Amino acid sequence: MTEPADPAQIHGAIDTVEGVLALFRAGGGRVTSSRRLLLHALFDEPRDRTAEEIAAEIQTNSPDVNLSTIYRNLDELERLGVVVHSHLAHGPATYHLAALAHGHLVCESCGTTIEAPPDLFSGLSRSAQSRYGFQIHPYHFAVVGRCQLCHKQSHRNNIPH
Amino acid sequence: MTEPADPAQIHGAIDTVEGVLALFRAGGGRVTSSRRLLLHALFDEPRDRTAEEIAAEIQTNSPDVNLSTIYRNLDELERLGVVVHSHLAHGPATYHLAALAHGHLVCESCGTTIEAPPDLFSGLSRSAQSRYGFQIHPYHFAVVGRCQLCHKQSHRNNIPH
DNA sequence: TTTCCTGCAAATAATTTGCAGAACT
DNA sequence: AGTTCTGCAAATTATTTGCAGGAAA
Repeated sequence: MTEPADPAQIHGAIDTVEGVLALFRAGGGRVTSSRRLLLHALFDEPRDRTAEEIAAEIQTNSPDVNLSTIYRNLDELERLGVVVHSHLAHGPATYHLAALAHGHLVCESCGTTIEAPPDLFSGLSRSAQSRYGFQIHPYHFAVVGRCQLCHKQSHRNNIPH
Repeated sequence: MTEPADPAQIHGAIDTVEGVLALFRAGGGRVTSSRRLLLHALFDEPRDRTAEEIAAEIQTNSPDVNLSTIYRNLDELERLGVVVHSHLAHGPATYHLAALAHGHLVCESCGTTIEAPPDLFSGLSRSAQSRYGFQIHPYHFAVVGRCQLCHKQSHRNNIPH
């Protein structure tokens, strides 16, 4: 289970728990209860969560599932194209289903996160492509800045930048 | 030395070692040899470097300057508006003079970093502003993606995304 | 001579890894 | 039976912090 896999070529849908489990099996992997639990957690609550938050939820019912198992399986799911993770400002990464990928605008003053639809990045995407041949993945790292409220406040108090 | 400072209001230029040292003094801080050494390192070699790289350079001549002092003074310089730091893909943050701030496109396959001029982000900047009132700082986190070469290779080998 | 700054060691946070046993197929 | 997975503890990486002594003003 370490070769890159192309989901499109392997029988098994990426949008249901059983479909993803089939993907694991198809790649020589095994269907285990921690994998099933993790997938249920991801599909049941599709918002961005840290590995720790996902682990905590699973552990309320299944306390023996270890955080390192969560990390290992999230990595595996990312390789399979089922989940993606994002780095918001400082602090831990957040994970969510790849189908729900979106950009993030994070205020560096108050920490508020705005979830941005993919089209917000289409201009940047085109410029990076045409100028550098670079294909951006606007979901992986947050775009940091100041939200409206904090921007106004910093002006009022003469705080630079 | 913990209140926010507005460089525009304090006498002392931000673009020379002595000017910045004057800024420290003006804020009630002290001019120390580690601060002078750090500023020389930053002005002499204005490319992006990690705290560790900067420390290593300083330590070739002054082995007693500690890494934690470098971190503390880089933070202080950032508060003064003299340096900024960026998070490239994974790994440590890099620091450079604020006057030379620029965006980064980092290839997640090969790690290559493209330094992007501010105008690459002007479209995104406008959209984020008009849609959300959000003022982006495109320098703090890298924009991740695939460079031209890796993008082609991944297509050739059918590696997803 | 008082406050600030520094070196050193230890703490922290997030994640990764080694290993021996347990669980899939 | 033979791999693959898992739990647990320990390692790692990047950075921060506490503290007591040393240096600037």
